[in-house]
Amino acid sequence: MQATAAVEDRIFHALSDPSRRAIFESLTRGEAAVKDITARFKISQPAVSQHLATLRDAGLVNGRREGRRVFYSVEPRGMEPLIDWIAHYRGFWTEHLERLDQLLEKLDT
Amino acid sequence: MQATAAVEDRIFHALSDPSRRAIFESLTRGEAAVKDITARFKISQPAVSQHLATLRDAGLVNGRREGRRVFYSVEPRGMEPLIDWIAHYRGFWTEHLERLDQLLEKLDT
DNA sequence: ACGTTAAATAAGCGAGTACTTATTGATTGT
DNA sequence: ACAATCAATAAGTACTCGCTTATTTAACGT
Repeated sequence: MQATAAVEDRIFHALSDPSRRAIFESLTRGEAAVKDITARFKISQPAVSQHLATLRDAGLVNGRREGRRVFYSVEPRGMEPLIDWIAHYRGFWTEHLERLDQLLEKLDT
Repeated sequence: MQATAAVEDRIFHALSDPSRRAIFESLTRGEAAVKDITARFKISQPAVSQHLATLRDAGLVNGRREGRRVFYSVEPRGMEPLIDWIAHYRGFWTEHLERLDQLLEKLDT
């Protein structure tokens, strides 16, 4: 129905694959080159590159070229649309206040 | 590699489809029977039932039979694993404090 | 009991996904 | 220039997904 997929579509889809989510999670521990990321998992280098491309298209990571290596890192603003989406239903959640409090505790300090 | 998919897998996957997310969003406005949900969208009743099954398997909605109708509603605790997953990388987000504050504002009042 | 309505299930189809191996592109060191 | 290293792209394949129509199961009203 729409030519371009919504941002939420890409984010949810990107994070729905275990390998891809594992790659993303490993990047939260610090930026890394494709070579190093590949070494951490049992999939081939092209597979890693493809996952990184998907994550990048979803706005979750950035690529920075340094010589022949490309370092990928988490884009801090990347998950904003996801948080926004959850927050958009704050109306619903506030109707279940007892739950909301618990949820907020987890994101709060 | 694992026989049973992780909860996060199912949640992210369930929400990655626009139709399915639309169905879920419509349920945040209140419980509804399959028939009524079907009327809201341009897809067939079996398609709706299949989406609901996916959402239910992800723990996002509940089905309650009443006569020959089945009413579906949002499971308030359903998104907890998703919040947990985000919170799990609070360590990363707190290293980007300027961002975290903004994110929290959206979930806060 | 009968026909009707509501929902789930079955089967099948086209499109998309996640991988692989092979190749190409880009940068480096000698 | 040349060989080596790192990453992206190409092409192919098995599997999954989201939809459809057809059928089945369940509960109703008369």
